[in-house]
Order: sequence, then structure tokens, then C-alpha cells
Amino acid sequence: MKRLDESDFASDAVASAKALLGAWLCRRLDDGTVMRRRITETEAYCGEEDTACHAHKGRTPRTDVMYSAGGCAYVYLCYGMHEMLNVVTGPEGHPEAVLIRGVEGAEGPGRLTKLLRIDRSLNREDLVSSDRLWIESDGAKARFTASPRIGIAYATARDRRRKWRFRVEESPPRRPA
DNA sequence: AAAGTGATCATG
DNA sequence: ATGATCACTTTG
Repeated sequence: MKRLDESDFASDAVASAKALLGAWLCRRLDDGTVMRRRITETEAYCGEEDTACHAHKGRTPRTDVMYSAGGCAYVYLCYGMHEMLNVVTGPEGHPEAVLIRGVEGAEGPGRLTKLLRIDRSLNREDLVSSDRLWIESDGAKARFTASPRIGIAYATARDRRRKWRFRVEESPPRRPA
């Protein structure tokens, strides 16, 4: 098991979104407890050209963090109540991020942040060096399925159609021998 | 099906 | 200052 570093977050959001499936999202609370959950679902958001991406209208106070080099967290509040966790990827200056949509035991972007107590105080947290939030992986590639992204009705039809949502394939039900 | 909730950004 | 919008979840 290896902690992901700068090089692991350097690739584009689509590649990163696939690679993060099966990796462990790790969180250390102030009281010292550490939680680790396997990532089961991700979505890629890919630059100003991607009309589904928050940064498609350019750099604003909120999207500024997406322009930094891959490896930090982008956490924002959605619908006034759900904290959403993203991992910024790619080179500095190009706003790409992977939305973490689910971990084992907490399917749904708002549920996993609640479970792992992730909120906007972790916005801009450096996942490479932080002792509060990081990712580990054994490098194994998970089998996954690709489908269109959720909740992006505002995007162009072309971008709505892109299959940039990725989910680990469920292990086949074990049959008695 | 619809509410609940508040930050964000574009408009004035 | 105001108002529309929103990468969602829960409840009925």
C-alpha cells in the first residue's frame, strides 16, 4: 500500500478518475481516529472546454483551486447542505478535477463526506502532504463501468453524453460449489 | 414528487 | 443588494 504523490495526480482527470477506483480515501480526525474507505465511484471534470465543469466560465474565487497543480482537494457546498469532495488533477493552469461520488459503505457524494467528516475546511488541502486527508493505493486496477455524469443538465448535449462517470464493477455473486 | 438549505456569481 | 442556480439527499 503506497500513499499517492504528485506524480499520481499529474495525469488528466479522466485517467485519474479511473485510477482512483479501488484506492483508499483516508481521513484522520482531530482526535486521531483514522478512517479508510475504498473509492467506488468517480466523475471527471475536464477544463474550461467542458461545459459541465465548474471552471467552464473561467477562474473565480471558487474555481481558483481547480487551476492549481494536481494533488489538492477541492471541496464545495452544494444545495446549501452537501459538502462535495474533488481531487484536483493535471498540470497547473488547467482546471481539472475528479469528483469522488462514492466509497464503500457510503454511496453518494454527499454521504461520503458526511461519513468521513469532510467539509470546506479541507478545501485546498494538499493530499500529498496532509495528515488529515490523503489517498493510498496498492496499484491494482479495478474493473469498472463508464456512464454519463449525473446532475449536469446545464451542460451542452455533447458534454452530457460523455461517459465520464466511473464505477467499480460489483464482484460477481459467489455461487455455492 | 418536492422540499430543504445557503454559497456563489452575474446583474443592477 | 437581489435573485437564479445548483456535480444532492431524504421524505412522502
